[in-house]
Amino acid sequence: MSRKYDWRTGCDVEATLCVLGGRWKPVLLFHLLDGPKRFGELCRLTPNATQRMITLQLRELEEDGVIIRTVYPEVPPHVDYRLSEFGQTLEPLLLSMRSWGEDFKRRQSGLQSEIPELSRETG
Amino acid sequence: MSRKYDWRTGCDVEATLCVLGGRWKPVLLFHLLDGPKRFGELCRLTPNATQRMITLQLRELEEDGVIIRTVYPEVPPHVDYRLSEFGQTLEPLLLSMRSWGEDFKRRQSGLQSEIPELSRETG
DNA sequence: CTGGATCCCAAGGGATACTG
DNA sequence: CAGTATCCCTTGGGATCCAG
Repeated sequence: MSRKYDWRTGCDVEATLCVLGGRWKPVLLFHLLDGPKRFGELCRLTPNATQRMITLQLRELEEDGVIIRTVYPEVPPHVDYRLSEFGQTLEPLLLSMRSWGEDFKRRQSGLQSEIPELSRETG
Repeated sequence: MSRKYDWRTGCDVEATLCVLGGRWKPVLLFHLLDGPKRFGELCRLTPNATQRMITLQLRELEEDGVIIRTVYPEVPPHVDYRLSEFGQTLEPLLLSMRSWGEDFKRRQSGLQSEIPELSRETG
């Protein structure tokens, strides 16, 4: 459980943030929606996060029972992460986040071409 | 725009976190779903956050065009916050967060009564 | 009533190097 | 491959006081 939020006294949204309220948690969980992923895959899928942060966030998600970490006793090491049954209940929420993000990106791209001051930043 | 996430290079979920990725942002926005609220109301509705944090988060949401701050030139001061048209597109997502939080709270309460080690914490 | 200003500590989080 | 460990800077965020 994230120690930052109190699901007892807060509103329902705050309760959700107990679990989802980490820097990279929604992103990692989203990537796990389409099946188990290895550590390296998650790193490649989340290039803006450092390896260290990915590790830490995965640990917390595991503690909270949202994901399951499986170690295969092989050489070289093989570990994968998958959503627990509990974690899968987050799917509608995560898809909703993706959906809004899609629209948001379109909006931002639109704004960029409309506002010279912003698009000039790249030129 | 929150400087912590990069909506350009990140996945769609990460784009959403550009806007929603603040400590209290989802909670504040959720409370604004049922109409404009004054500063004091938001403070009372979000007792786990300090006045300072509420101010800061509201400022960022305003910068991002998600909410609109209206100052009524009265004495004593009267300010209210409401969702912009853009901000209202977050409604499904916020409702989804509330819904999941409800279930989560029920689950936690259930676990507490089932696991002596946890419920003993309050005794 | 609605904040702003300041102080200050804890936590977040990046870079890098190392390891079974 | 899948992490740990360490260093160190930045940000978050609480407490408190001040103000129009």
